[in-house]
Amino acid sequence: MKNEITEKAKNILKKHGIQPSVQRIKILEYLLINRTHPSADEIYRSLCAELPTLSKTTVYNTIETLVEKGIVKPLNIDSRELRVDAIIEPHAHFRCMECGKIYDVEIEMPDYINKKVGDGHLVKAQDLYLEGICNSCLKKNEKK
Amino acid sequence: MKNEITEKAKNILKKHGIQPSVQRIKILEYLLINRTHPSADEIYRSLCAELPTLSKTTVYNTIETLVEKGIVKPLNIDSRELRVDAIIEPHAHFRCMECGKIYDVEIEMPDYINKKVGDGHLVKAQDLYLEGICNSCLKKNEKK
DNA sequence: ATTCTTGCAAATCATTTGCACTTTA
DNA sequence: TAAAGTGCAAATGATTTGCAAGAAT
Repeated sequence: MKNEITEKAKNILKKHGIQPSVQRIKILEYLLINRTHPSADEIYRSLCAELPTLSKTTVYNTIETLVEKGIVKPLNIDSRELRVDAIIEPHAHFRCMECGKIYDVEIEMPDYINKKVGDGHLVKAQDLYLEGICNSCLKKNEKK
Repeated sequence: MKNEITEKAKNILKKHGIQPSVQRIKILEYLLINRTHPSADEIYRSLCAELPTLSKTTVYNTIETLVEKGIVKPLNIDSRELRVDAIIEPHAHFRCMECGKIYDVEIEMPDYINKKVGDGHLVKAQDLYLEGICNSCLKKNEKK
């Protein structure tokens, strides 16, 4: 049911003390359903049909709120634009150099959170970014 | 000697088949000396005194050339602007959430290069980005 | 002489800001 | 009704592009 996710989004917002406006619910819902690390623009364009009056400002405002509350994580993996990621499990991100798609990848890696690294710098967050050719592009290239 | 680094920069350019113009030498020289992951603007401002006619376009052009040839690596660790890193040793990057400074950190981590991860995606480059409070900010905070 | 390089000025594009209008508690 | 949320329009700021002048082979 779509209603379930709507309820889930609404509950997450309430739990974090964020007023569950229609726009915020739809945006969070979109992030929960589409685990594709969308950009602000992608979110905006995808929701325009449902919410014709939606503005990009609201998308940015909402992302900011969600990031502040730790519901969503901003990714810098794309230098052109912000990507956001609904936080579920810690994972690495793989970016395909050919098609630009970004995949979640679950691999083990050392956990540095709350440890000190280098010259005594305390780690609060870590991110492993991988780049290369994704499975689907590899297959495409074989065919040529 | 400063001349040594100038020569080094010139040689790197020649080795990669890049014409060693004054601008390119100075920019690469700056990157070799200042291992601080400068932004295009920082490079530009720092070299303006020496090269009064330098334009930002040339800085961007040169960075692009250096990146293409694999002499320099673009970092996405700062979402606002591009940072570049003269490639010497593989290392992680630590970004201080307070002062925004970016440090090189040498820590061991699994090497995924040329391995397949997740759903068969071939890794060609990897980057570990750490965030937290740097040593110097930690000390500052203690004093308060 | 032809090709590469530089750099000004204008264009682009993601993101931010100012502000007036609307909604909600 | 006061406070929070929305969204238009303009501003900002990093990067890119078009192009003409200059330098190198």
